[in-house]
Amino acid sequence: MGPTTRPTPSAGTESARRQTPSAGAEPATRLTPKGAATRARIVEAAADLVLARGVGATTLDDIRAGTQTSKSQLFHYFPGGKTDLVGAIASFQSQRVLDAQRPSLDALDSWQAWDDWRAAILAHYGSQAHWGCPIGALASELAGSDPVRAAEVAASMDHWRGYLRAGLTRMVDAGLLRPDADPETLSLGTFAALQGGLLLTQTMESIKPLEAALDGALAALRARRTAPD
Amino acid sequence: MGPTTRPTPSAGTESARRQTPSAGAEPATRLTPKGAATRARIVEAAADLVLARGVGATTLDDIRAGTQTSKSQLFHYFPGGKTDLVGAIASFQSQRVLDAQRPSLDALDSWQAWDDWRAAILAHYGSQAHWGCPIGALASELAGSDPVRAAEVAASMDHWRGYLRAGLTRMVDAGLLRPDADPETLSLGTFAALQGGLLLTQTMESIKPLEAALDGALAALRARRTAPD
DNA sequence: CAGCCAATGGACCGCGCGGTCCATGAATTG
DNA sequence: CAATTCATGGACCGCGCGGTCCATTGGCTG
Repeated sequence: MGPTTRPTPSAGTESARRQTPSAGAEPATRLTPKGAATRARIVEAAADLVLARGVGATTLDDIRAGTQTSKSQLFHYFPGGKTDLVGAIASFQSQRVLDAQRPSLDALDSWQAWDDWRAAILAHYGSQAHWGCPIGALASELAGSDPVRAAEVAASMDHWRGYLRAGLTRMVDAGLLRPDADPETLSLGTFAALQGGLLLTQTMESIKPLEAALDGALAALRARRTAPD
Repeated sequence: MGPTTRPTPSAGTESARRQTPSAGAEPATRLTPKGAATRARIVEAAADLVLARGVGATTLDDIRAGTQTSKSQLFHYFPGGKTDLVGAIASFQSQRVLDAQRPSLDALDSWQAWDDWRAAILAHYGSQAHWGCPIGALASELAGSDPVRAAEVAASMDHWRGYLRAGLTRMVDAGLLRPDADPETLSLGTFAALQGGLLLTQTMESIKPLEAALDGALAALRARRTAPD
């Protein structure tokens, strides 16, 4: 799963000079900074559209209109068509959702860190216009129609959950969690609560379910703590 | 949201006699037992297809092929077209998923009952061929495209969660949960964990996440118990 | 038997959408 | 100033899909 070249979009107007083709996995056509900016613009806008309406309900014309681009540009930057674009959107959202949890996501080795993480999640999802999980909904929809992309998204979710598991492992090592606590299982439960909270947040159009879900998940973790507080 | 006339499909071949139009809300055309059976067959098969592939990715031709019916029958029994059919599928699935949790769903007023409920959920979702929540995935997909149906599904989910809340209320009344435990919030958290577990169960193609999610949710509940066990 | 109407079959239609193509504009390079 | 190549615009196409229509069948009723 290549991480979708994503230069700072602000670089737009400066004089265009070819960038070295060094890193890219398979850059179908070489991109100038201007091109890269356009591509980034498309991905970002398309991601929002898909987030709001779902993959299947978002047409290429919607995206074209939403980004002030032409049909040919879509296929210029995403030769694989809609599938290709969806892949780019997926990794963009993965990155975005991870960034929103930083830096607490990297710690998660103390009870305070988990509380910070909870706050970061609530702050991020509470602030955006439309509810719903950018990744979970994608995964769910793609599962039944595009197994390849679905696997990519699933891998991305596993990567995400890996941070939780890593934190839990460190909690065990630090003696904050009982030695018999299994980070794998606990991370699954915690992550599931998060995803479920986001799902309900979308259907109920309220942040409440997410709060309740995270509180429940943290309570479940604390139930495995060593000291009685 | 009418509960989709659903007579035992086995009644198919017996001599057809008009059924009284007593109950129906707006039976576009009166149904003979044979017709009702056909309608039920369509809904059930369509529900499975939608569960496996999602609403958007399931075409009417798929359903036609999967039920050995003709296009005209689809519109005969569901005059509103695909939207209409999706509505019928939604209430069918709601009923089915509730039935699978009976009778424990109606109790949930003791710790034993919650354990039974957990077991019933795992048994049901562990047995079916394809993973994923019939209701949650629907709700998520419809949220961005068909607000009307989405609201129906959301209501159905709230109804479902109502059973959890009712049980929790009884737990508080019975002195099994601390008086300050809020059934509304706790039911949200529990339900979110369940939905998240189902979502992960779909993307990871394993029952493990659901187990972990339910265990976590129950641990969170027990953290609010009155007696130290 | 005659009449009626649900049940069924399946050809047909319009259009929205993903995808293709080519022409032109705008940079950069020698 | 060519020559090259990316960037962009937008007409165009084929088809899949939701939806319509009419013809036929078959079972019940009087």
